[in-house]
Amino acid sequence: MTVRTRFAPSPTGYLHLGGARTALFSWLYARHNNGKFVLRVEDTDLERSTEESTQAILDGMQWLGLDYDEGPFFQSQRMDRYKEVIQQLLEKGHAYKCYCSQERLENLREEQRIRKHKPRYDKHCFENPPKDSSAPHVIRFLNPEEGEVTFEDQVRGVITFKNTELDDLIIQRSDGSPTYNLCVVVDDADMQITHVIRGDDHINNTPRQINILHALGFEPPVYAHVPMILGDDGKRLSKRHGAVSVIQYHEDGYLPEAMLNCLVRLGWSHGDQELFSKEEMIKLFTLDHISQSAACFNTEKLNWINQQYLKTMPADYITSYLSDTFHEMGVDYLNGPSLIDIVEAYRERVDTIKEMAEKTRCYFQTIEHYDDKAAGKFLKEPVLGPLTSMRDRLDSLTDWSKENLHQVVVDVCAEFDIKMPKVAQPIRVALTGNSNSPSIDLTLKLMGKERTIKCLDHALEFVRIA
RNA sequence: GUCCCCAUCGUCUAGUGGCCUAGGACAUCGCCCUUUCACGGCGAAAACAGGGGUUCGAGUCCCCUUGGGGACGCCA
Repeated sequence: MTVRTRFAPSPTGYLHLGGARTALFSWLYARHNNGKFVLRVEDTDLERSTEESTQAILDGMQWLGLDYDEGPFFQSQRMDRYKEVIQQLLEKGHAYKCYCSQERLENLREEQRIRKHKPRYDKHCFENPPKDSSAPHVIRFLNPEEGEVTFEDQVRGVITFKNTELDDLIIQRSDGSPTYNLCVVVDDADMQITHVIRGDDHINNTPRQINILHALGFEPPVYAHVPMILGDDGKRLSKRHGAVSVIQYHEDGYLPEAMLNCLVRLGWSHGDQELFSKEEMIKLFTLDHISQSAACFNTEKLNWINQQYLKTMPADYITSYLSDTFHEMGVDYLNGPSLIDIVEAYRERVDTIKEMAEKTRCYFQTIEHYDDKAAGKFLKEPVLGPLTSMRDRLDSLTDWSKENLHQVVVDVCAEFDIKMPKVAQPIRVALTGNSNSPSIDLTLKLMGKERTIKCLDHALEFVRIA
């Protein structure tokens, strides 16, 4: 039997880290087993579902490279099928109409809460079926009263619920629309899903779904409930955590490969290994090394992973991201050194593409102002001599090679009898605006003669005025 | 309140009864490398929530306590 997994988001928001991780696990499991990965959009709640959200989820998955073999299916387009199943349930006595008002239900819950009981429907309409069947009503699933439901969760082990804990849940609203638990069951069965991998907030739904499945004569799939992901602060993911959407990480300059790597290590491990290519993940991923407890997302670790990828991926691949970023920033990146050279010079010095772009825009644009601390330390009067000498020597340099540039720096050091940093640091500030950059000869090389002279003149002017 | 789930360094985790004096990674701190910043190398500090069992032996199995999370919707 081929493995079939699914990712079933509801389009009521963006694809956040938790959703992305769940999608990744489902995708990996399908790919590892040469199975199929199905995408299903659970949009039965028409009030809250939006097309923007659907698109955002699709975009997020595309960015991460989580491709699906079937779908996207939309539950909103399968209404006839759900109605058919509900009718079937009704006819077989597995469901009944309930005419209770929402007010009665609320009072009932309130009362049960006061008596410190678990709020449950009291089967009023099952025990006292009203005569008038044309009045507004919902349809409830008749849950078994006795016995228990047991399933073997692939990550949690055996989980058992007593049927007395479950109540007769609504499967069709008074407006005739089906509800979540019913749709999930019908879809998973129709789509022949063999493994349901989802967040552990669904553990409580599982016994209800299994009961409906049995009433319908279907075999339950295998379940695997993965723990949730918490924010950096250990709290539940929410809007407060800056990056709610995985796409935000794209905008912040992270590579999809790094994001995937970071997500897969949240709740899954393979010994001590930290870095996994997509192919390795697929090869190694199984359900039996998923952890059972929630994990905090750690931005610093993501930064490190991202840098590992920046360091090792082909330069031209990184270049394409860098050019996109420059484009968005309005930087004319064709007017300066080649981006490949920029990437090679900076890939070990930054965590993200965005940071790389910010640190290297000075090679393409005149810098607006110097970093206060750096200028205060290095653009002071004593550097006038060396800097002026540097400027004049460079001005007469015809072959702008790294070797020649190095020699010029060495010569200036000798002329004033000072150490390398004494001349290199002021030049760094003059060229890049702050005191960190690649080796000074490489920095000069990248900057080019024309821009370098301009920068040095500007810096000399700055020192004289200050 | 009821039910369900969870519990190893600050964080992600290894650990499937003896290999654990508890390993790795991020972050932190120190040293080395060095033309600044990084990268890299070396090193330090840092955890089995508590209590009972079971066992020759428990981080690992069982129970209780504590703590955390989730569910209890005509949301998904």
